[in-house]
Amino acid sequence: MPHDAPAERFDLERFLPYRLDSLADRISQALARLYETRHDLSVAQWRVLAWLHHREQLTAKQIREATRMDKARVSRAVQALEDRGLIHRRAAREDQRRHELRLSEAGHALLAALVPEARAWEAELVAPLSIAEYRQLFELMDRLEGQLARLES
Amino acid sequence: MPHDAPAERFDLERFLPYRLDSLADRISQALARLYETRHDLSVAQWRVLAWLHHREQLTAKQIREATRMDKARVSRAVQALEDRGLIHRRAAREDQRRHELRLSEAGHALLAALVPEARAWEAELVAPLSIAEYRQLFELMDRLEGQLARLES
DNA sequence: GCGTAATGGTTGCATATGAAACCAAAGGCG
DNA sequence: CGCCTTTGGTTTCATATGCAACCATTACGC
Repeated sequence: MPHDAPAERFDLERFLPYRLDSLADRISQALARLYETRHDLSVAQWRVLAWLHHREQLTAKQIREATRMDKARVSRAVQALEDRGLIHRRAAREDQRRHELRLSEAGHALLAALVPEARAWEAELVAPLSIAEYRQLFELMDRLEGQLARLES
Repeated sequence: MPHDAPAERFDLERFLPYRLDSLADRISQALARLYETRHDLSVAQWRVLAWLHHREQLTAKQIREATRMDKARVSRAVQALEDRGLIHRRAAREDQRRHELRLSEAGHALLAALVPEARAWEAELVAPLSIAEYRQLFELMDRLEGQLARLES
């Protein structure tokens, strides 16, 4: 028998990074189908819209920071949304480099439909968790993000 | 003021799919840097190796099922690993379509180095969680996966 | 104020990925 | 047995994405 037993076997299923990634992937894809097929939105586009819905007015940079998406990805999403008339973009008075983004009327209307859909979908997903467990999950994720930030610095 | 207040504001940060995805992404990327820069492995390749380490012998299909990766992605990862001599591939006796995959000596050697690294990295990440919390996290993920499976069918 | 550096954003390019077409081997089924 | 279907796996093609180069504007040093 070859020397194939490095002490302890390694189970990917119990390896947090893998497990988390595969769960997130599955969820993200399932949800993506929802906005892609029903509203022709990519994930990046949906994120931009959701942030604008939440924060009213933002620049591309702020969105980039909030979502940790690549500059280019944000830029393309913004462009597509503007082309579709879902957002308005206008150069900032004080700094012509920055562009202030906000939802258009059409954008607001779309979100008025989309947000409840997304919420309902999430509710179904987390149905098997109690409120306390749901909160705990977020709490744990918060802690992991904190640690991640620490490790990265 | 435009009709911009659809009852309740929507906070992406507290939307599970988004939150989970962005956390998983960050973790996955950080870890990916580890095997990419130190061992020149892609995530897909790492997963194939890890599964072979865990299960000894598998076909591409089994890996695909286990990891839920695309056929093509698995195929390419396998090919790259074979080219590098990290795995052996051989047609199955009873069914020439299937190819049985197993780690080569070099593959075992690589994993002997890689697995402890991965474990150590994970340990650092979850350092702020207690054992109980760590278990609970997996438990919650298990439940969510179960629900996901139910929703998809 | 003017030349250089920094910054917000866009574009070009190389790569990764998923869907679908495809290929070869096995399984029905007449 | 032949035909048609199914299945494991590969390849092709279109698209998405990240990085880096780039452009325009603002900030800084002198």
